[in-house]
Amino acid sequence: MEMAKGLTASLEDYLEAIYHIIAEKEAVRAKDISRRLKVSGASVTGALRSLAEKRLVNYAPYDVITLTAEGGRLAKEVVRRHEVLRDFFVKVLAVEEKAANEVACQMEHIVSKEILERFIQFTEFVEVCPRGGSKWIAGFGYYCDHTGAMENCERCLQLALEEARKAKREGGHEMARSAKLSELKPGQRCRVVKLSARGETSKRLAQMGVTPGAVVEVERVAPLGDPIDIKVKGYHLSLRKEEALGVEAEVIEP
Amino acid sequence: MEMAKGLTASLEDYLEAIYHIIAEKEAVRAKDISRRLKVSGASVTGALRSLAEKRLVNYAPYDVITLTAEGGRLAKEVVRRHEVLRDFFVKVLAVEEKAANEVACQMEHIVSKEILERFIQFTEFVEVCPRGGSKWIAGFGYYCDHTGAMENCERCLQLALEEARKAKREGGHEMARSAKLSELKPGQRCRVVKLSARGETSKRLAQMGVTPGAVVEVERVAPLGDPIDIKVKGYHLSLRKEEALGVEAEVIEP
DNA sequence: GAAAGAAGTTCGGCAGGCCTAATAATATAT
DNA sequence: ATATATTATTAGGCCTGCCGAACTTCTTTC
Repeated sequence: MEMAKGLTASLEDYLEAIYHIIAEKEAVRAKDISRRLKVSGASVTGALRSLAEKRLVNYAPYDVITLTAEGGRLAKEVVRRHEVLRDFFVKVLAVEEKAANEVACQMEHIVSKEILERFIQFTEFVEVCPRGGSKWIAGFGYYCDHTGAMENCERCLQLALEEARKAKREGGHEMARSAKLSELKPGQRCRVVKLSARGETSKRLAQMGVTPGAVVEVERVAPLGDPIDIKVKGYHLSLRKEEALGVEAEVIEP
Repeated sequence: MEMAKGLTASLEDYLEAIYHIIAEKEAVRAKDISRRLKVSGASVTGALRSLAEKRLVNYAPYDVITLTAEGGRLAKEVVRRHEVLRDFFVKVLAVEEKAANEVACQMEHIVSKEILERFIQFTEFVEVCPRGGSKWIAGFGYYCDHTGAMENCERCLQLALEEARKAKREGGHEMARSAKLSELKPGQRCRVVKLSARGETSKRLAQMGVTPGAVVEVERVAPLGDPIDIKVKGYHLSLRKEEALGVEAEVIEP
């Protein structure tokens, strides 16, 4: 009667917790999980057995706990959902981190692939669209704090207007400055314009979501610029420099 | 051990279903509930007993089912949460109705008061802010369909810019035309400017959320303009004409 | 007004998830 | 090396929420 897909919300939480503990310390002990999820040790044992049965964790009584390949994949997916939702709440709805995490932790079990996609696109759109952008979000924050304060909308519009004009002056159309992905700095965001890599690499990039039009955020760049950590569509990826070289992008100014 | 507040997600669903069935037909039979929620009759009986114990429904075996005052209040609150979330998904994230309802039905049990508030404010803000508005949302729809299509952003901005200028020309500042709430037509939205009603009425209005700054949508106006159905902060209200007369508002153009 | 049919109820069962208390294994200290 | 503390595991229970099957109570229909 084992259904192949479809973990329960609770098991997803355990998987997620294990993933995070692994990221923080070497070994995962049941105690860590029970502390993190605020459940008794007995419950952890039970969940672990369930997960082991589904071949998502390597588990033997009194032994260290690790994720199987499949388990790691699933855990990463859950974490991704969590982060996408949390980002939406924090960046778009201006909810404080703690509350955002709480609600994301519940929602991560119920949003469908399609709707998650929408959240990603929307958060992206709001941050990237010239009519949106960080100033607009700040406006929303203001709107929330001062019930329905729209008085300074005039000023806000004026600013957006001036910015748009300026952008126009600088180049005829609002073309952002173009660059290789490998030249960007942490924190910068860009839109992929073209993949100029060869077959194998470009295929791998495309599979990961790095396609023309996609918004990419650079998270970390190692000292010599070799592994470059980026975030695309909620996925954290690590690119080799030669891969990043093959990605033409245009910088999105904040 | 009875905890006064905090219904389970499942019981909220039953309450919601009963509320909707009451709105549709005269009597509520267990059968209707089981059909609507896709559960067996036995489950309905169980839930009904639970709800009766909590004094939320009037229930006696083989008898008709009704909501108590408290039950009605709670049911309305659940429905409100559902509608607020569904509206957000439909109006802002451009999710199709069916999928929006499904996710709203899950989320309604997990979003906190504060975050629900945010969803309301955000949906409002997006629809009302001169930098947002329906055209901007349409832009998001376009963005979703054509992965990351920002090419026509220039045109979009141009339009917003012109509109802003036009608004400026017509009156020095972007003051919308002012009116009494009672003069609006169904579908129109407005922002409350001032309550000029006397003590008792204004107090009731304020309690319901009709306060300066609030966005009000007119839903229905009865033939002689007497009960006027409006929506404020997700609440459906019915106002007497004399109450609506005491509300000064400025129309928000779509 | 009796019989058929529909609707509602009770009963026992099952799965998920959590708990406490008791027990077993491992790690640490003397 | 034994005693102690920590950590895991088992065992047994509780609660929610669902189900099917059997039984009861309406409601209709003839």
